[in-house]
Amino acid sequence: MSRDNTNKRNYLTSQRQAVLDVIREAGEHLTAQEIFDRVRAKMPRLAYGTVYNALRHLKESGLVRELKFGDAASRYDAKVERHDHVVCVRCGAMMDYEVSGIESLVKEAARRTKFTILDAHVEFKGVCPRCR
Amino acid sequence: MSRDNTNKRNYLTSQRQAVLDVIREAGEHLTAQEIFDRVRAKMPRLAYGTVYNALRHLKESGLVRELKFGDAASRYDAKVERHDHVVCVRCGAMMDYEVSGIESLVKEAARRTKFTILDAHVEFKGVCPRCR
DNA sequence: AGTGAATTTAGACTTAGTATAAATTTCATC
DNA sequence: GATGAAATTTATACTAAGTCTAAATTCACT
Repeated sequence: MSRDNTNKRNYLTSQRQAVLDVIREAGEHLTAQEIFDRVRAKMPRLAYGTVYNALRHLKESGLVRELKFGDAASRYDAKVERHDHVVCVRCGAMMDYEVSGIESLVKEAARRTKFTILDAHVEFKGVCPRCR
Repeated sequence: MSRDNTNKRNYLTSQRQAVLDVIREAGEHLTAQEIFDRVRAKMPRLAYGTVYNALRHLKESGLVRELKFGDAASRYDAKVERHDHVVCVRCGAMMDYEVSGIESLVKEAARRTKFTILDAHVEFKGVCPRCR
């Protein structure tokens, strides 16, 4: 019996597809370790490095977005449109959020700093209703 | 000859003071490693862990602020008031910045998410004038 | 079937940061 | 001044996230 002969060379290998599926199916933002564990449940030979390879590829293809927060490992998100986050400092819960009027903030920052602004991210820290 | 007998127990030991001095004198946001190197130049027996201990203490005392950015190690800032940052994706240069009207963004986030918002940080990514 | 390019695998390695036990320092009291 | 408790520093071992590399595998194409 030959190995699952899904496509290579088209750059969306079975491993990368599996990583993408896991991220899309997750209701939360997973870490690389969590992704590794879940994909590995279906592909026991999966190497740890392959997950990072897949994540880099998927990021470059614009299929996932990497979220970097305070203390912990990067998390990965299938929602690729620009958006912001609210994080609970007690329990760590994280909520997607979108500030209104980001465009004017970006324009003002560009004008005042002379940078070409490519992206903006707002992170609110606070206490969620359940922890309060 | 006894060792430099600066104060302990008042919680601002000579090591912590040295760490704070280095952060205040730096024109940039230093990593723990950079702080360690600079303080160690004056205190050769300084232990790596002591820098982290000092940084934690100084954070808790509100004397320094920890900045966590994308890829790299935490950086430490003697400017403790809330402020934002603009980062160059090419050379890594980082500029302090302050968005206008953060208060209304915070209020809106509190209203819409039901979180008690304690802090907000805006990070712009872009290309600095020199890299462009 | 054979070749070349990209990918996966397995595992070593790097870096940032934490944990711990022993030694040191200080404060407070005698 | 000597003593003892509490906190800190030192030195070092350890953990966790992520990168690197060499060999094996897979695939596209002839």
